[in-house]
Amino acid sequence: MSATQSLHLSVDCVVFGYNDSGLKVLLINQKGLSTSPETTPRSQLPGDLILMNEGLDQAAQRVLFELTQLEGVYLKQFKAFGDPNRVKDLKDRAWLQSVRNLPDQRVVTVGYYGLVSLQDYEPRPSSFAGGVQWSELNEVGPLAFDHNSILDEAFETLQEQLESQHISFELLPKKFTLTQLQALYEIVLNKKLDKRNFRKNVKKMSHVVPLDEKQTGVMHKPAQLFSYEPQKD
Amino acid sequence: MSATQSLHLSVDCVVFGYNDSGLKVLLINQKGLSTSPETTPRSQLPGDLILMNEGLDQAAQRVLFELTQLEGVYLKQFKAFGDPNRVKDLKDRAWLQSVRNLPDQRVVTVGYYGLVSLQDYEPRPSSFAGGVQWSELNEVGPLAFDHNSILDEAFETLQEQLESQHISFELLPKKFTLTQLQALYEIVLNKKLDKRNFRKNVKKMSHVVPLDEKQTGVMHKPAQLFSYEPQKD
DNA sequence: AAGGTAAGTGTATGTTTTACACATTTGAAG
DNA sequence: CTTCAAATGTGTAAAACATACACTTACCTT
Repeated sequence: MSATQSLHLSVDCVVFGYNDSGLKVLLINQKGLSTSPETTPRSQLPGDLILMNEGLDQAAQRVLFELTQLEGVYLKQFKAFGDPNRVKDLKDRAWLQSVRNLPDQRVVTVGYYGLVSLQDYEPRPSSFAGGVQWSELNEVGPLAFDHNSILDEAFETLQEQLESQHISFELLPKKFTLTQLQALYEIVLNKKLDKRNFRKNVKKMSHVVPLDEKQTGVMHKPAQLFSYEPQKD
Repeated sequence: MSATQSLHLSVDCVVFGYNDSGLKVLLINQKGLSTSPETTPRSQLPGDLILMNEGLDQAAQRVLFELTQLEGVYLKQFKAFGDPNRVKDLKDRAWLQSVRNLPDQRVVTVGYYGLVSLQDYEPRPSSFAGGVQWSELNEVGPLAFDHNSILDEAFETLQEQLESQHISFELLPKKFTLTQLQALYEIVLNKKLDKRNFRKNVKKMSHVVPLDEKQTGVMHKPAQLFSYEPQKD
């Protein structure tokens, strides 16, 4: 009845990192590739085949850790990408041959987007595997495979979900100011917001709670610090 | 480095059908299965392995057509399901053995939800393959595999997307009344809506246009008919 | 002609969103 | 110790939007 199916399944992680200097995305360089004339090594999203005994969410966490040392990151599945030719570009052949037993095999991938606060993670960049870089979102060049589309769709998903899900806090340090929160919204949603109205809205969010603590070491009125408290009810 | 990956990929379609008597979901009976004592044949969502040369959306359309004769249905990917044990329930073994070369193979599936107007499709139910049934949403019994979860998540997705995406019209006949539209909203969102306020909102939707036509054959004031016109701008 | 049935319509009230400007608190510099 | 620079923090009025609510109209049947 049906021809035998033979394909690979991977996960790819679009990890967004945020700090006061903007929104970045985590890319890895195709390593173990000598830069030969024919080979155009392009950066790519951290991703790899899933193992036979692990679930998808689990695979995403593992792959991200193995490739970038990032652990315990908020990761959420957003879409599967299954174009039959998504790994057939000649430019990607050399790298595939260097890492896969079956480099010609079709690969369907499940996309995850991830969120981290660069203030909480970047202090120890030494722990990153070689060839890992945070790239400014609007300076991302051509990536391997269909990773540019995957990145674009991940960012659209982030924009859509920023307000409805409680995810902004994943991009901020544990203690943050309302100005930081607002700047994050402005960058992700790509529009200016009114300070007073923004603060009125935040005051309605019972999961954003003021701490007994203020900013220090700033040469202006120090801001109140807030933290995110997941709802217990 | 990595053990050889060997798994199957399928698509499963959660097709919602709507008419004035309510919201239904399309199920197929596991056919070719003699009802033996050990075997508890359960209904399932229409789904099957994808072919080697087709994309995911394409596979969903094909599989749905092959199993149910439904064609050109609005189908949208909503989530991949990859629990390593999702096809390991003993109750599902007999059926898997009857249809798969490798019945023990792990299967990851990509879920699609679909929308059809039963008024436009049901008039020719004879065209359906045997064992296909529209089941009342809240009368769905235990399904094969993890299909109950897939169904639940599909319905949640439908609820979330009904208002933001222009999809309600996929569930209605091409010409519909505002009362029909409202009833659909009430059933999907599971709450009563105010008629006058609902109509005020619809008037703001430029993609819902009144036709020069009214209901006929009803024993009351005939309702204005409307149709959905996708935005061209 | 009368009765049954669902369609169609407006207004007043409460809530939410928007637009907008100045006083406050700190550290640094003279 | 006064002054300056820099970013924080706060309220109000107007507009837009959401909600609650009841009667008349048009068609079919008997």
